[in-house]
Amino acid sequence: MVRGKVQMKRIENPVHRQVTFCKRRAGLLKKAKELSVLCDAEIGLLIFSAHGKLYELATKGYMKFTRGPQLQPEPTINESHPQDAKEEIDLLKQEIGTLQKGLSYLFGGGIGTMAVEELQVLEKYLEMWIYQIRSMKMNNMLREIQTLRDKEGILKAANKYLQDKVVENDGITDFGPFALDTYPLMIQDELLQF
Amino acid sequence: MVRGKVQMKRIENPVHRQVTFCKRRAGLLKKAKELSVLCDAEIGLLIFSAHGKLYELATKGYMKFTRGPQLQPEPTINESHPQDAKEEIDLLKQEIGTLQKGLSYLFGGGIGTMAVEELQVLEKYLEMWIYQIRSMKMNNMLREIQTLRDKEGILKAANKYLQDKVVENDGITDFGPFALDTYPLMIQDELLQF
DNA sequence: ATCTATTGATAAAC
DNA sequence: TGTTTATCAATAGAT
Repeated sequence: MVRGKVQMKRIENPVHRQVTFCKRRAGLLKKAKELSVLCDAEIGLLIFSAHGKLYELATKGYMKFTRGPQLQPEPTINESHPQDAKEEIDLLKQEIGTLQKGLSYLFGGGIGTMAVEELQVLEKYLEMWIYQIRSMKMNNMLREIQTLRDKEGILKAANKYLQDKVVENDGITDFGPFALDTYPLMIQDELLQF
Repeated sequence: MVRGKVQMKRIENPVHRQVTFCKRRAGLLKKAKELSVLCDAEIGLLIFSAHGKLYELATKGYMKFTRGPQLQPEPTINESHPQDAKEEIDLLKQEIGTLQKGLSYLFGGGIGTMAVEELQVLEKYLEMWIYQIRSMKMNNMLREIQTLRDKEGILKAANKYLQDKVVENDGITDFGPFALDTYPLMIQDELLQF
């Protein structure tokens, strides 16, 4: 980008490539951090060098493995009562961040210094952890979907009833071609099939 | 950065914040892509907006570990049917099974004989794979929720309109205590607050 | 979404 | 790597 526009293809010179990698990696991580701060976004960024080394950024909310796993008791389904979708989404965001960070650490950073026994323990925790988070999320989202479907059913029934009522009161038994002009908000079934 | 240095803290004005988010998100994704191309790096980038929407970049290759579901330009809304949730669950269970199998192998058997480089590769595969599954599921479910909410809004509006219409036609301007018996399917707002 | 004045990022050289 | 510098790129603010 400087002193003769940079071509957007792999830099062939290995030295140049390495130098550019360092600089741009730093720049990218910086910009990611800025975005998260300025705009209140959650960001997970993983960069693997060509040689397989991992550089990462994960904004807040992740599990510290430090010395062995400490699986904090996840809220049970009963305890987690998402009041609304926003809360639900925040919760999911946090969970995703946590999972992402934990995995990165687990497989990336810590693996070299962990004994097989520790890894066995981690495996167990990880499976449990994924299962819990996943099923909690599934349950919550399925519940919300079901709730919305219930609402839909009730509203549809009410709508039909009221349509009939209007027709009856008007003494009209058949909607002509201009019925929609007369009752613009009356819902036709086709509209609900999206 | 421009016209009066930007402070590195959360932008309070929601409009400015949103605009900045869009611009910087695009910039960040672009730079991530550039880094991967120029320097032959593998990158996974996940951005969650404050509202929970996911934007992501994952550089080639790692998406197709085994038969993993390719992260695709989404199924359209029409394709998200009630029974898809069940299908989703089955798919998810299947993925979990595969993941567990993979982890078991990774930690249980092969780890002693695997080079660090091999572990790095496995790490990459696994992370990309999990991201992919998760974001696909999130997108599908969030989309269904949004669709149902849209339906709800339309039905509510229609319902209100029709209620008014019935009242008008009946010459009733006020619902007495027995109104619900007369119009049992007329929806009261309270019922919609669950 | 489009337009610029600025700041920010960075390639090349050391 | 770290620093410098000449340029190009990103983007805040306005429209």
